[in-house]
Order: sequence, then C-alpha cells, then structure tokens
Amino acid sequence: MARISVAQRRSDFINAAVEVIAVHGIDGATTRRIAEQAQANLAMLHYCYDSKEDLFADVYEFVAGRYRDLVKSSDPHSTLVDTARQLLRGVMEWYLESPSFTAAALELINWARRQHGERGIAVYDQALETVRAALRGAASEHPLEAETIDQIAYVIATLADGFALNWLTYGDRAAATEQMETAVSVLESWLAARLGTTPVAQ
Amino acid sequence: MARISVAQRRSDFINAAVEVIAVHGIDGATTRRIAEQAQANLAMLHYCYDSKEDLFADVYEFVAGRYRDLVKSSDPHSTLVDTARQLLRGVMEWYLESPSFTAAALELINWARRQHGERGIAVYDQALETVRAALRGAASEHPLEAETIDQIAYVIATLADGFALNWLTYGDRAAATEQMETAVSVLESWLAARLGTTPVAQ
DNA sequence: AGCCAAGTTAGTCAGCTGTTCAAGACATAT
DNA sequence: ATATGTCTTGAACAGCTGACTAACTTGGCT
Repeated sequence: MARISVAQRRSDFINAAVEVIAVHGIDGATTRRIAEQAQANLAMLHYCYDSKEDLFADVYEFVAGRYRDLVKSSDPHSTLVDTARQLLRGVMEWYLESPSFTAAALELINWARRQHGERGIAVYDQALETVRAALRGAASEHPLEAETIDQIAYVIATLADGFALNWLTYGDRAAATEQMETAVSVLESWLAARLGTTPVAQ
Repeated sequence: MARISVAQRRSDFINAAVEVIAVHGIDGATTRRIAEQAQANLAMLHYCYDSKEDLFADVYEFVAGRYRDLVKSSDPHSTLVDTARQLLRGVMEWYLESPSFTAAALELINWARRQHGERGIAVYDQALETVRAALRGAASEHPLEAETIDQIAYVIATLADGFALNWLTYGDRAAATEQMETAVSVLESWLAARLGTTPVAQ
C-alpha cells in the first residue's frame, strides 16, 4: 500500500475531477465518482478537502491557470498577425491534445451561465482578457484601437470555441486536425482584410 | 379551469422542457420543474407522455426541426457566397431572438457527447447536413468539390457556435449584435480568399 | 343521463447525495 | 518499544429528490 502525500492526493483529485466532469458533467461529478477516478477512498477526499466545494474551487483555478499558461507559452511574436495565429493554434492544439480538459472547460462555462455565478464566467473572461493582453503586447509598436483588439480576441475565441465543440462532438481527430488548419486560414484571411495588409501567399 | 387538448398540452410540455433545460441543464430538467413551467400538474405530464424519455424524444425532434426550418427559410440566393452569408446570419439572428432555444440546443449537444448517445449528435449532424445541402443547391451551376462544401459548412457552424457560446455567456445583446457583423465579415473574407484565389484542386 | 377525456391529490419507493466516524496501518523519531 | 503524526479505510448516516402511479373528481359533449 503506497502512501501518498496530501499535496499529491489533492492534485490527483483535481485531475480526477476534470476527467469526471468531462464524462458526466458538473452535476454528475459526485464525490464518489471523483474518488473512484482518483483511485482513492471516498473518505480520503474529505481528508484532503473540507468539502466538495473546496475541491471545485481548486478545479476552477486549475482550469483558469491552464489557459493563462497556454497564452503565456505562446511567446511574443514579431507581428500581430503572427501572435494571433499562434494564440489560436496554441489553444486548438491543446484542445486536440487534451479532450478531457476541453470538455471540462466547456462544461464549466455552460454551468456558469446557468448558475449566473461569477466563478465560471471568470474562467471565460480571464482567458479572453489574457488573449487581449497578448495582442496588445504584440501591437505595442503600432497601437491599435481597443475595439480592434476586442474584435480580434473575439474572433480567436469564436474559432477556438467552435473548433472545440465540433471536435468533442464527433471525436474525429483526423477531421479536427484539418479543421484546425481551416480555422487558422479563416483567421488569416479576416486579419488581412481587417488590417488592410496583403496576406501572405499560401 | 380551462381544459386543454392533449396535443396542445404536449406542445406546452415541449416548450416548457426547452425553457427548463436552458435554465437548469439536462440533468436539472426534472419532471416537476417541467410541469411547473408548463403550468400543469405533474401527473398531467405522465398523462400526456408515458415517460420522461418519451417527452425528451419530442424535444429532440423539435430542436432538430427548428434548425431544418431555419435553413429552409433562408431562401435560395443567387450566389454561393450570398447563400452562405444568409445561412450564418439566419442562425445567429435566431440565436439572438431565442436565447432559451440556443441554450437548450447547446445543452443537448453537450449531453449527447457525454452519453455517447446518437440522438443528440444527430441534432448537430442533421443541422450540418442541411447546411451542406443548401450550399450544394446554391452551387449547383458550378459544382464544388465535396471537400469545399464541407469546409464552408464547417466554418459557418464554427462561427455560429462560437457566437452562441459568447452571447449566452455574457448575455450582452448589444455586444452580440456587433459580433454578429464581425462573424459575417469573417466568413466573407475567408470565402473570398478560399473561392477567389484557389483553383479547383488545392 | 351516460360517457370519456382532462385534471388532481397524495402519495410510493428506490436510489443517490455529501459527509462523518471510529478504527486500523504505516513511517519516523524518541 | 513506544509514541506520534500522517495516511487509509469500510461502513454508516440522514436527508433529499427522482420518476412514476392509483384512485379520485371535474368538465363537456351527445
């Protein structure tokens, strides 16, 4: 019987919760299912967390942090267009890599809308704001209007969300990979038209 | 006490179910809540439907039918680009008009993915196929490759889905109205690039 | 009047929920 | 060896909510 530290167990529970939420939804994410997924005893969950709500608070933070890391890891690129493309591609590649995370994030957003709670909206909002910040950084030499930044962030989010929905619904990795390229080309065409620069020949 | 025909009651229950699903999610759509929303007695629901599942079957059909009507009502337009634009705009305008329907549809798709049931995926799939059919019709004089049709349908769906997610999350009608225009312009830019500069084969 | 569709009341009963507790097992320090 | 603090567990608790139903009353048509 391997003894595991509380810290490690907490982390296990968070990952297990993401997995369970992805499969059973927020309402279906019961303490029993999460414990089973984490290969831990049910009582263990309440040994590590005072309540289910405490665990979920950590789950929200985990998801939000993942988005932050994602945007940060797409280093500053030379041009605004490069940055935008890299942001969109980065998110979609991460979605492709981790369907469970994607599903859980979608589930959280949907749940947030229903509950009118600020928490889940915060996940969506923080992610969007981080994207805006990255775009502002890339355009710092030729500052753009706030409205333009908002629009670009919105288009990136829209294409990423739409991609996620389709990929999760069909679960077809090959199709999703092609759709990723389509989404990128959509962003590029629009940016070229919107910003008035000639597009790079494909 | 006004007596209402079973047929009318069934219709009431379907509409009530859509409303309840939008607010409480699929799991939260209990018979009690649906009956209350329909201003009917709980036992009445089981008088009109043998089971909750039977009611939900009608709800799926209702949602799928709504999408069919939506695509059909966007009359055939002269050009492919016109048709595509009209399809996207039609869906988004309907989303804007009926948030409950939008939320319920999203909820259904999410639920379908979790349950691996064919039913909910069918909603998404049927909608996409109807879009493809409309596009094929518009391009009948200069037939396009199936792959191109698929791509256009995918982009329309992606933009519509992303729009829906954002609009429901923030609930900001003014912002959503502007984002609708942005989405249309994104589609237009991409179509121009995709159809204008691309030969028959890529 | 007779008849049936529409509507109601007041449940049944099963299943699952978050949470707790007392007790045991392990590793380390004294 | 004994004590200590950390992990681990099976079994329960108490309560709620779910879908569904039997038996009854009411309304309206012929």
